Amino acid sequence: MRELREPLQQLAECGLPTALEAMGERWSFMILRAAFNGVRHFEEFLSEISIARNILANRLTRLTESGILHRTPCPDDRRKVEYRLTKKGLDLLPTMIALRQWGEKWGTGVLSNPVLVDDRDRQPILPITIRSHDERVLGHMDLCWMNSADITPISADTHEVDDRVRKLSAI
Amino acid sequence: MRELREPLQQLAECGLPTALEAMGERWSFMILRAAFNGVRHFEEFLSEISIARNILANRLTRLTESGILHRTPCPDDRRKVEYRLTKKGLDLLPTMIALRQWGEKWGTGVLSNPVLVDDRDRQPILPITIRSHDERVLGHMDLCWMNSADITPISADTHEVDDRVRKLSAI
DNA sequence: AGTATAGGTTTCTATTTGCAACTTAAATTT
DNA sequence: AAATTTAAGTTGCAAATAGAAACCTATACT
Repeated sequence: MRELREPLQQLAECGLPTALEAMGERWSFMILRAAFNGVRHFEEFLSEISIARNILANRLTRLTESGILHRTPCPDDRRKVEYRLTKKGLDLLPTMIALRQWGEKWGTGVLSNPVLVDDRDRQPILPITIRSHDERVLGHMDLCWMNSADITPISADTHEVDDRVRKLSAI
Repeated sequence: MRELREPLQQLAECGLPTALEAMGERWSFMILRAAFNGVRHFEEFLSEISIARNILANRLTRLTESGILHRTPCPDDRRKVEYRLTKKGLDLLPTMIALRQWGEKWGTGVLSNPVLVDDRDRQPILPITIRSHDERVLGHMDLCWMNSADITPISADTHEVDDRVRKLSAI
């Protein structure tokens, strides 16, 4: 079997530890899911997730500190506070959906309802996949590590793919 | 702003809690990353990750129990044990890469080297994205929830996309 | 036979989780 | 205006989990 082996000394220097520092604690992903579902207030999170008050307070503070949520006192009701996803937080959606799809695929209960669909044509989204620059779906044996200095750049405007990506990161 | 609001009673019934039960503990993703990098033995994990022995033993047991790793005693050296990713474990690669890309994008140190490339043409992979059935890249405001009973099926063989997906899940 | 290695387990301490009660400020009801 | 309710926390304390260090057992090497 082909090996996807990353240079080992540099194992520590990838984005994963950074990501886990922000999202690796218990409940973080559940809070994120609630936030994606439009949950905005403390008591709302509390009734949605079976989490203890103090833990929720702690997590919301941490998520706010790491720039995933933004905390604003409500102008209309000054007891209330609004927690909203930032751009950084919204950018976790592919990760969350990938994790969720994995859970649905491999979990015990196979029922997945309701289902996430494209609003435009009402068809379910595809499973999240890894794609080559020209959009082919890649498996783990199609991947390898390369020094970024050694990569031959492809001019961007000959590939409409790059436009899509650019568009995406501008959401 | 458009709302992506999932029916709230059913919030608990998605794949996320299942996924988090298997992968939500501290170190699980780091162990997974090491496994994807070809790490197979206890002492190898130990020197690769800064984790305590007892915790590593515990996590390897848990990951084995949840079917993400497979534990085999080595035939050649009977002191050794091999931990290998199962199909279920390998299937976490998109999630891990999505998480990692997020960490790279939003983390402090911007240097991402080495870089994951497609082995075939040596070009970096694309950012992980959410795609519609016809492969358009979707943002979070393009999504909504639907009852799976209400979805009009599209016949699979008119869409070569489905072939790609089928191929992928057969890895 | 003696030493080293692999993969654990045990013991003990420190940190984190979680429950329940309390607090404080603002809004709502009476 | 006073009493009650709501929102968003905090505090105190018990239980569970993480982590460091020493110990253990079977196999392999010299």
